[in-house]
Amino acid sequence: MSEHVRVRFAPSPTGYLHVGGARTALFNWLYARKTGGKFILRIEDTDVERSTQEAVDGLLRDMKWLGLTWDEGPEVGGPHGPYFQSQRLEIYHRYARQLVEKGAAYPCFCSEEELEAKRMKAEEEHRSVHYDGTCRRLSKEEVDRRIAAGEPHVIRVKVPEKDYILDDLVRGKVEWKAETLGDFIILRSSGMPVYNFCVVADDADMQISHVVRAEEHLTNTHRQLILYEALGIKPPVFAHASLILGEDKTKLSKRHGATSVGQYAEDGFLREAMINFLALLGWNEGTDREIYSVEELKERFSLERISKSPGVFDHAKLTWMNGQHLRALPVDQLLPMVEPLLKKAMPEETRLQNPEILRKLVELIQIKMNVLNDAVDVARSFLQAGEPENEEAAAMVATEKSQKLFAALADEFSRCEWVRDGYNAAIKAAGKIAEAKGKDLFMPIRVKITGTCHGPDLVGILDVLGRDETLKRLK
RNA sequence: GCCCCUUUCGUCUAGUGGCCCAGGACACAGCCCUUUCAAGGCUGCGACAGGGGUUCGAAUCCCCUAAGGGGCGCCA
Repeated sequence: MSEHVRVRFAPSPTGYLHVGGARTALFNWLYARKTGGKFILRIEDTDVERSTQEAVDGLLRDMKWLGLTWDEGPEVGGPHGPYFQSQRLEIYHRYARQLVEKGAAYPCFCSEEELEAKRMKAEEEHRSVHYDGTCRRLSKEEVDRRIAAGEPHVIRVKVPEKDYILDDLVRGKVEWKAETLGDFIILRSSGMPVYNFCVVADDADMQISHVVRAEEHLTNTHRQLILYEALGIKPPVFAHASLILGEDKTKLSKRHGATSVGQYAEDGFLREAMINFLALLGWNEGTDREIYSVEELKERFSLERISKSPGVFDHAKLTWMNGQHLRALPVDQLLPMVEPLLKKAMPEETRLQNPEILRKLVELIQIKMNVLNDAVDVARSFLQAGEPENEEAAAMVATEKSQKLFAALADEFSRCEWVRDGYNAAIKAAGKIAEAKGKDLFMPIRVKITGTCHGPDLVGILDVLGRDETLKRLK
């Protein structure tokens, strides 16, 4: 069975890839990887007005950044293409023709004005606002005549008088009573298919086995079930995950600040952390575990354990989680990630050109970072000499004792061997002369050299700065 | 208005009739470690939406109410 798993992510290219869409994509991808099935990417660009090439490019870029590789879709092709809905029009027409021929769908000549009038009247009379089926009763002759006369028409599907039950993998049984729906449109008068119809046609054509998507599509499933039945095709298994909300508990949108995957990539978040966080937002394996590698998620993911209730996107927790992944990284992996950031931010900083020093620097600052971009501020805080940051710091270096300490230290530093043990001993020796130890010893030195009261390990800083620079700053 | 979904600490969640006067994580507060800040460790704060049932026993099952969300398009 597992080799038949075929899942898809079907975004519409009307904007950037946001975290909600990314999570849907991730759930699908994880399921495919877990089962050894196929993950298909399909671009739903039938809304010509709003779809843009730019959005498609961004979508693909962000998917790649997350590492959500697709087995069939744009750029890679596949046996069920094309993978852009705008290029699949014949397929929709073929399916629509099939339905009309079967008598499961019919042309409708009602104009939008007529329908609007009916809708308003129904509302006034407190009746349900569904299409009344006027054209359903048209004779074959009349239909043929009006089509031949070139009258504009849509295609509607005949909705059977029966209840539908969806057995959703995450929600359980969901039931719709007959008469909650009128005959709905599948083909517009322009000949363009409507969303609910495209989805079914495509999912059927691409032999999708499991439809994993967000809750906003739950009620659409009713129509889709009707369409599958009309087509005589067994529907796929459905799993509806709930929505991701902003801090104010409304559906996550641009108003909530950074919601695009691309933005997080730019802000220095790690792909692994992003995946970890998204996976745990609405899914867990039933344990206390929080930190997972992508590999581990691929092994453990299951559709059944997706949660039903909506979740708030907690930026603070993402940041924490990113820090966890970041600190777990071997320096060899972290280094190439922060190197370009540092060099770009401080092109004049020659120490960054020295591989040995650079490595020491990264080792030193790793523990202080939560996102990659933190590297710049942390490194800058001591690479560049600064005046005391505040009065407290200024007072610390201004005392007579401190002056004595710096003089002694400069002397010791200029003579000692410039290795950790060497300058460590030098600091102690200078401390003895100036009669300072502990905080009183280290703090003034730190402030004198960096200008601030806090930062990474002082000895590590000296290691990065080197003897000449340290002496220069002491004087 | 009609239909559908959801409801455990501020947030993410564990929990599928007794192990739960509810566990973990983020955030917050305090302490420890420490030359500072982080990181780490420990402690604290803090929740079963409300009301009825069922049951010896309910966060867990049923019903009602409320709140939130989604849908009811020739948008996707």
